Amino acid sequence: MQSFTEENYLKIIYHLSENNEGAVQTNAIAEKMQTKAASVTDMLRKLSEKELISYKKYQGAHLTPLGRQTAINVIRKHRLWEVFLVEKLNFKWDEVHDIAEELEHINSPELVERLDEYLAFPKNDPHGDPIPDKNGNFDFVPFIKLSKLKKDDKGLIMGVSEHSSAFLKHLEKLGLTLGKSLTISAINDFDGSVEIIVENKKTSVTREIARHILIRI
Amino acid sequence: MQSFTEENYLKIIYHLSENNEGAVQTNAIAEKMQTKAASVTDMLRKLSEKELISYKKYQGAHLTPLGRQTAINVIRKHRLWEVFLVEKLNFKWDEVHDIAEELEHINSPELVERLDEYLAFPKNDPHGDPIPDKNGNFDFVPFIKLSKLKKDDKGLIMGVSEHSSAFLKHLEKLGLTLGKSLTISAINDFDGSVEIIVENKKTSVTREIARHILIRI
DNA sequence: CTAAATGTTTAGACAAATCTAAAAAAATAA
DNA sequence: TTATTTTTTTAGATTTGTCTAAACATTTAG
Repeated sequence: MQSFTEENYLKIIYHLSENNEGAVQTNAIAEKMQTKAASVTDMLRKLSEKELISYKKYQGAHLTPLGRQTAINVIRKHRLWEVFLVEKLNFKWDEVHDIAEELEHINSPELVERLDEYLAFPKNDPHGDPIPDKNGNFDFVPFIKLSKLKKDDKGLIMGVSEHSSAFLKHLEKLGLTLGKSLTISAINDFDGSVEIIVENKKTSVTREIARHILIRI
Repeated sequence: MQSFTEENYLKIIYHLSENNEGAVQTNAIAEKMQTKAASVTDMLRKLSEKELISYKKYQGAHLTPLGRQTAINVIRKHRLWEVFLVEKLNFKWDEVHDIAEELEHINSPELVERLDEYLAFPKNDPHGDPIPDKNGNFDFVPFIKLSKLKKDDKGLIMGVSEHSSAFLKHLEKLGLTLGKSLTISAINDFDGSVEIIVENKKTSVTREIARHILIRI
């Protein structure tokens, strides 16, 4: 079994390799782990010895199938616990991330399966992220970033790619929550900010925020 | 905030001082923590520096009010999670201890309060142990050990003082579960074993087992 | 009340995860 | 392509919780 720290490294390597396909760099991991590159190097060597990643000096890291499986299991637990916190304990979507960061390391396969069943096998967490099934398979639904839409495009808010409380509270205030349908009324050439109509109300988000809102057309 | 290890030490010191009132001895802690006396000495010094216990060399340990508070909070979480596992996820009473040992260290006061509310503020865990409220107060219900009863005494099973799966499964098989009422039909002078009638069926337990069954007359 | 047994602490060491400072490799730019 | 910058690794140290072996303190028994 892995330590919490090892699991966190694997999770971060997984997320970093989701976007850009190549090897995951030491510095990128260091930034996400809020630690120093030197510490990352030590850990990469250790994870490599345990055959959870493949790693060659100066070449960055790749998850092995075993490492990938481990990472996905942690992500599965994280997202299931988030659903539990929101659906059963009435937390808001901006309050659950940190608690789930702790709960994701609880090590009991039986608990995870029963929790999944208790929650009626949810497909997505409160931020729209897909929850892998017990075999690690995602039910992938394609989406595009709000920042890619053009004027007059319509879409449905499917998820967010940023989980900070500040960001989520902001969206909530603007009425931009999961499942809402929206129309792009204008795009500001100057700064890329996006004008949106949601439930007949006009609102506006910066380009940076638009990049973190995921849409199904 | 304390580490998991520190919390476990505090919890064990609390339990050991529940029974015998005096100072808690190094060796006793070592046995419960499955570690060596030398390690315990190191930890006692550390807990003492943090003012969670009072400790003088060769004199054993006492919890300070702060240490006691911390221990009770861990116990509160442990027992609430056990209720959750049994009531909501349909685990059996002999399956929940180890999982709760992990969950008890999740650090979110808000989570504990919401869980408590979700479970309708239970007063006892699945083994009959009282759950302290958020201020650390126990709703104490007096009980006596089954091993103290005499022939023809009647009582209600209120709890157990041993949480191992093997022990609980054994009780289950004999029909000796929480809330059952029983009558002592005989006590064997030779080995102290106790003959019991539960739901019109006669059964028998050893003295050692009887010591761990808690009864309200 | 001394001697033996029991209980506890000290000394020194180790593994995990981290750090700083400095060296080395790779990437980028002139 | 050489020089500069960026990235990564190494070396050596620190903290936490643990260990063994040996010393020391306390309790118990004769």
